[in-house]
Amino acid sequence: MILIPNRNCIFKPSKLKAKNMEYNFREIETKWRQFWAANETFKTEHTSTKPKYYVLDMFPYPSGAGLHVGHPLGYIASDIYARYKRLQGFNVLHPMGYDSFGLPAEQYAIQTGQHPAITTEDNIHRYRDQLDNIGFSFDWSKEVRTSSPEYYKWTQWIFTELFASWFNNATQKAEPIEALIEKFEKEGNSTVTACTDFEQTFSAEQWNAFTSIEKESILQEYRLAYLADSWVNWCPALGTVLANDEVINGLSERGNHPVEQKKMRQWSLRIKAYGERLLTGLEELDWTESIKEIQRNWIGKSQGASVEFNVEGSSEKIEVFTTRPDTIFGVTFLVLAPEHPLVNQLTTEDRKVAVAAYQKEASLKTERDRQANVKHISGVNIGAYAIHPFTGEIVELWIGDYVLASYGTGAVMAVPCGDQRDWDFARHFNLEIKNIFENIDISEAAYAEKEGVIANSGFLTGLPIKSAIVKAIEAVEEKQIGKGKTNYRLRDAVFSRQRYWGEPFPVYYKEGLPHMIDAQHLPIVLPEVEKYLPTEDGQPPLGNSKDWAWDTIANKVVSNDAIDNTSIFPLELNTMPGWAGSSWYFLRYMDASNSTAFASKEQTTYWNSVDLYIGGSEHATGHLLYARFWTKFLADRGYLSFDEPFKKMINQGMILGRSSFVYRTTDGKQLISKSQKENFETIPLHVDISLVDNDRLNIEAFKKWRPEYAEANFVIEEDGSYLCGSEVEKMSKSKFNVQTPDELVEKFGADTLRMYEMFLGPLEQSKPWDTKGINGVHNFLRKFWRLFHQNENGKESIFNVSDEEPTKEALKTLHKTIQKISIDLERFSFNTGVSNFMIATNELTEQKCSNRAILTDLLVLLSPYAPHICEELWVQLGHEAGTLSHASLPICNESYLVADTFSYPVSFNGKVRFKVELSASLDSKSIEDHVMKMKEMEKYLEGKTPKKFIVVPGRIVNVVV
RNA sequence: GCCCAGGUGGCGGAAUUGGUAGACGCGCUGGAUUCAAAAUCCAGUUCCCCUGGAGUGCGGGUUCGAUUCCCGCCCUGGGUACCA
Repeated sequence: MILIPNRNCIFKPSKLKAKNMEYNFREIETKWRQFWAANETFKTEHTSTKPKYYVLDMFPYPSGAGLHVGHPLGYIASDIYARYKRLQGFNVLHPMGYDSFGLPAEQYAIQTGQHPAITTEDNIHRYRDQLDNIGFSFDWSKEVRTSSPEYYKWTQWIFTELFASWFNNATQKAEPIEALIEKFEKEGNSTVTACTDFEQTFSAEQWNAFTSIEKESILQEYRLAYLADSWVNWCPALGTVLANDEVINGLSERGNHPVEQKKMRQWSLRIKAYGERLLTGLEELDWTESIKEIQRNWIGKSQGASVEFNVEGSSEKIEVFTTRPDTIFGVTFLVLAPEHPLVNQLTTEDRKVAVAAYQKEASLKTERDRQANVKHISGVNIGAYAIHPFTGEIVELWIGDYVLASYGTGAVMAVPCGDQRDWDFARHFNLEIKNIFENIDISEAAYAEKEGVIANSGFLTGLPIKSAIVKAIEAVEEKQIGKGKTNYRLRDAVFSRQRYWGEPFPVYYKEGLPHMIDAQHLPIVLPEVEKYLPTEDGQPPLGNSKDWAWDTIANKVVSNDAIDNTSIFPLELNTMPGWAGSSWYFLRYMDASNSTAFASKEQTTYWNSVDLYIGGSEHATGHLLYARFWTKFLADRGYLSFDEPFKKMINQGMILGRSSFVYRTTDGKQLISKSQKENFETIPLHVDISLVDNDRLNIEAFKKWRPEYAEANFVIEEDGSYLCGSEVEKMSKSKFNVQTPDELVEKFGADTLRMYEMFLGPLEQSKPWDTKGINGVHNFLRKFWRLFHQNENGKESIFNVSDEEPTKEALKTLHKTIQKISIDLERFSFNTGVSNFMIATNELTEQKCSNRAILTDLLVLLSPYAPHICEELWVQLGHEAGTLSHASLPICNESYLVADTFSYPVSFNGKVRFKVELSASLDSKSIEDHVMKMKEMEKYLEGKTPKKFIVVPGRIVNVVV
């Protein structure tokens, strides 16, 4: 391949040739990007005799800010891995797409009137350009966008399937709702073990006598997608509900707005049904322990018992959940959540005012207030009494906001001696603290350990705690006042959002009941609206659409004016949450253009679960849980042959930005250099990092950037420069510390950027972005290039490789590198991979090696890291047809690595004193003999005889004196 | 509070099963080349009271030998929380 002469050099012909063969990364990279696109080099074969490998990245939300240097970190790692897998002969699926529904585009639309589809399209183009610039080997023919109707058609379809399913606890599987209806018709619901909160029983006769409305409202209690009045996180500022994982410390994840509790009729998904499988499924996954632990905590399985307490003078019973049934004799009072349904009924007349006041106070508190006041103890006695099921004693009933209505049964049996919160509560209100632990002092704090012996507890007295738990559950079950029970912290996921830019529900309402639109009529396309805000009467934005009704005869969306509630009905106004589309996108990639199914069973069976998933750990309780849930559901219903989506996952660390500051005096007139700032009263101001080089401010550029300081007085350093301060923070536009990959690609090239991002440190570690080392990586690539281009007379560089037999030492360098790179790859240790390439290049440069065989192998080995330069050199080596993307990875021949001699460090009491070069084949005894005769021994033995002589062959010699 | 990850030179970091601590790169210092600069090349660079000694957050322990294993603390980052 002959390069096009550099036009800039036309007038300097003497230098033309030399310049020609320099590492001109701009020309090389542009050329190969075009080559790959034109030849569809990375298009994945659908059928192949090769083994499959699926490498997935978390697809980005295309925001207006574009990619910053943190985004590509994971993408580069996965791209390197995908390229290696291709070289190893795998049929690799390595796709990319966009999570293109979401809040920012909608908020931008509210502010500007710009349709979110247009903003999103623009942003996607920008992202695509940026991604292309880095030279990723994505198969773009499989791109997905969650906001495209061809895609969300299937998101809607999955929702209708969830609606049409229930969870059978007996089989631990989702099953079709028809099977449940059939059971109801024949046997009623008493034999059904389903995941539901519905507790009434009905016979077949009763079922068959129900009206269709009654039937449907019962079925809602079983469906995996159901409408229910539930407590939701309502964010007034965003005007929408949020899922638990979208609320952080009582504030919305997006925008940090306060979130309150509100009861609303919303779609929910019964993820709770999968609690146990989501938990046990973690065991087989190759994920980090920390992310598994986060999911375990989120699912929050706790085992214990439910126990019923009778209420004195009432037929009502209070059910409590406890993990410590063994402490039942320690109960001295019960505490109910203020919202507990029995509170109003049981409260005695004299307590009504106080209870109502407390309830009101509790309801007004936001989640955040409640969390902020954790140490504050409050509660009210409601006047009524419960009866202890074993002692028959009466125990007081209280309400307190430390008991949550939404967890367990909304009521607890208080055991102050065994639970610190109960202890605190008892102390605060002067309630009895009964000690039921043998030889344990509970005068200062509760005893919560599960070690010890129970005392003062009737039939439990004398039992160790662990057996007392078992015995207590038996007793409770025998008395028929409770049973052993497992509780999960995991809540069903609220699936409605009061937003515009999301998937519309394929749902219309007839007589107040939801009906699904048949799959053959999907997608239900998002309607056009005039404005993206809620309607004046508080309906979600889709309420602004004039054409949002479903014609059940024509099977199409029609004008609202046509609604007659006989054949034309109103459509659902909510849209689906952001995580709907991202819960199954990895399946769509397998068969992205399928128009008859979300993906064919043939393709999903071939590709199976993702072999390697790289992405951030911030999705642990959101996306990663929901995606597992949907995968299990689709597997249960027979659409997939596997039920875990991501076999192995690596979580890349966050790249932080390094912000720069100038120090402005409080009067705003002077700007003080860092070392002088202690002498003034100053405020630090973020300054754009492009104006700062090595902490030194470009004062002229700064004046142009901030004209208000053009006249300011700069207090500078002795050397005349202005020194900025710095801090490591999250990258953000407002902190002026965003580094885009584009400028680095422009300055150093994509290959340098790729290798530098990998060289920064271990992939999983968070680290500040710092470009000061990028020269080192760039120089490495130039040095690598020079291996192929001999520098003659110090002036001309021409392509020049030798065809001689490779030397022994060059072979050793090559094969050592092959071995190390493959070990690094298995460990996902990309940073040491880069350094091993540097070592190889340094050694071959030293050896003056320009051997074709050596360099060809090294080139293939390096190509996943730095694909552009390697493609170019590959062609120069004579592979005229181009591309080494599907070449074979060289294999390590260990016979080249065997060394004849080894330089033994000789240490005394563990301290290395000198070295000796010995034959590698010597045995321990010969080594000892040889070392003992050495003249250096005299000095370190100081006339003594060694107590011990340790030889580790091939490692070390240690003399104990 | 509880759970998880981590703490190594001026900096980013390396050290696969306990076996030469500081690979590789940055930065810095000196030198070569150059009219000069860039680039490139060569040498040096953990610290100190320097023929020696200390040293992988701190204090102990096991071992011939510990960044690596054990015990107790400190600090940083992440997760989570009146979850009964």
